Amino acid sequence: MSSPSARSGPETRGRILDAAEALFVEHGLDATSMRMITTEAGVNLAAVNYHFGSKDSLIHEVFRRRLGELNQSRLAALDRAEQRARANGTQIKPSQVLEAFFTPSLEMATDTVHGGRTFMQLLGRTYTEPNAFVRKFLAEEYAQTLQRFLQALYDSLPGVPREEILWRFHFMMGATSYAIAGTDALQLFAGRFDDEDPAHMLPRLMSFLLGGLRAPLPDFVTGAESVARNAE
Amino acid sequence: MSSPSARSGPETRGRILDAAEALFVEHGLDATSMRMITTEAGVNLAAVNYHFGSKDSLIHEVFRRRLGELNQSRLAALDRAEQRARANGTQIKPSQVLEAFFTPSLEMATDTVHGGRTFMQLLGRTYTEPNAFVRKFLAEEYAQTLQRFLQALYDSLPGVPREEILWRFHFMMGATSYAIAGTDALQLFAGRFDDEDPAHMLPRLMSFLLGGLRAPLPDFVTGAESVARNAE
DNA sequence: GTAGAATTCAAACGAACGTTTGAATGAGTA
DNA sequence: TACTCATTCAAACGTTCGTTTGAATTCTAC
Repeated sequence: MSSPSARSGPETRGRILDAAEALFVEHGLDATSMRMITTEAGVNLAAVNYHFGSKDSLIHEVFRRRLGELNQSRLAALDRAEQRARANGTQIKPSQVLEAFFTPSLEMATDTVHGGRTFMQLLGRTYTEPNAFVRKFLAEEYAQTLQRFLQALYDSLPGVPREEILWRFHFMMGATSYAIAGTDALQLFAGRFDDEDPAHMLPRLMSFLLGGLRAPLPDFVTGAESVARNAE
Repeated sequence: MSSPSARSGPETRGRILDAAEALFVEHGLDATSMRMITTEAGVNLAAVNYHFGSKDSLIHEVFRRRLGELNQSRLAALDRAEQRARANGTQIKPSQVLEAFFTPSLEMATDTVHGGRTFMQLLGRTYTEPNAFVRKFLAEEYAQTLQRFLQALYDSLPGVPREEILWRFHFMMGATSYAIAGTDALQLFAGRFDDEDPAHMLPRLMSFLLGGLRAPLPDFVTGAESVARNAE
């Protein structure tokens, strides 16, 4: 579509952000030029530097405006789960921690109206972004949230070595990023899926992730004896 | 290190490939310029175009030389596993299929001597590469291998819908790419891991992947009844 | 040792990049 | 109407990009 009509207005900033978001997904950060962005947004070339200062600052803002919202949803969900557990006098379950973390991602990825899906695809791709500047502010943006969730996972799996929980959380983020970045990430699976309904991805992914978390620890950790069966 | 001495010789091609591989991992494909590559390799700027024709062709060759070898290892491992099963008159197990696919990746990722580790990090990052040209030849390079392995997985899990197997294989590739691309992919986990011994990653990852594959199917698939417990 | 092919080299090419400039435009206030 | 301030605009800036050129050099074979 892309309607480069609509003579400006004060929504120039937002139009630039939306256009940049979409183009970043399609071509990557580097391969998306200022001219592509301003043409798609229907604004003057100089508008980006006027409103954001630089291309790097624009990139930062594209991520910031959505990531703040996403991580707040995650933390709120974790708060609710912990409160519920405390009210019942029970320990929070690993599955509840994972759901609090990954459900908001998938919900945002399902939202095709407000551009959430576009952004989550972008975010999924950006987890492996080599650009040092991008990696830095993404790490900062995630730091507190990740800290909270790892602690919650540790608490919910008292018998399992933290090192192993960390590794599995790492694997889970990989599976999720990949799943969200698109079934056609590599075109390897293009055309093979019959059911790409995003609403079905959440239960599919959660089931897979929980299975991975519950799996017996490798032999060299346990001394050939499985002890990590206390997950739910 | 990087020794830009050694007055050329016929190994100019190889030096360029190695330098490009390392720089692609560090900065990404776009952000790595011809001048960076030729400087690192200690060759003249024009050497890339002379030996490879263009930057795109160089990129293609960087992937081709290692990917062929990797997929041949995978197929050979699958052949051996199927032969063994046929000799015993048994069906091949899902775990054996997965091991045949993912073990060669991890082995290559562990090889720090011949640059295998560098390449696998690059490959992990490239699964989400937006560059259409790169995606195209990677898909071609993978097509046959993926076909064989998916069929083997289908055969080893006769009771499970193919759609679900496909999704889980997708998730598994995500977890693996992410794991290999580096524990510091996002610097999110930087400094948190005590044990980054690559030799320990394989059992950790295989355990996680098998757990995910074995997990009960989501309710909307089974009608709230689990049927996917036949994995090993 | 000399012809001829293969390779390396310094220099330059046009194109595209992110950014800056200074004038034109518009709305809000006195 | 005149002034102000924010925004938009066309044009140009200097830099870096991938690639090409043609001469210099090295290697190979007779």
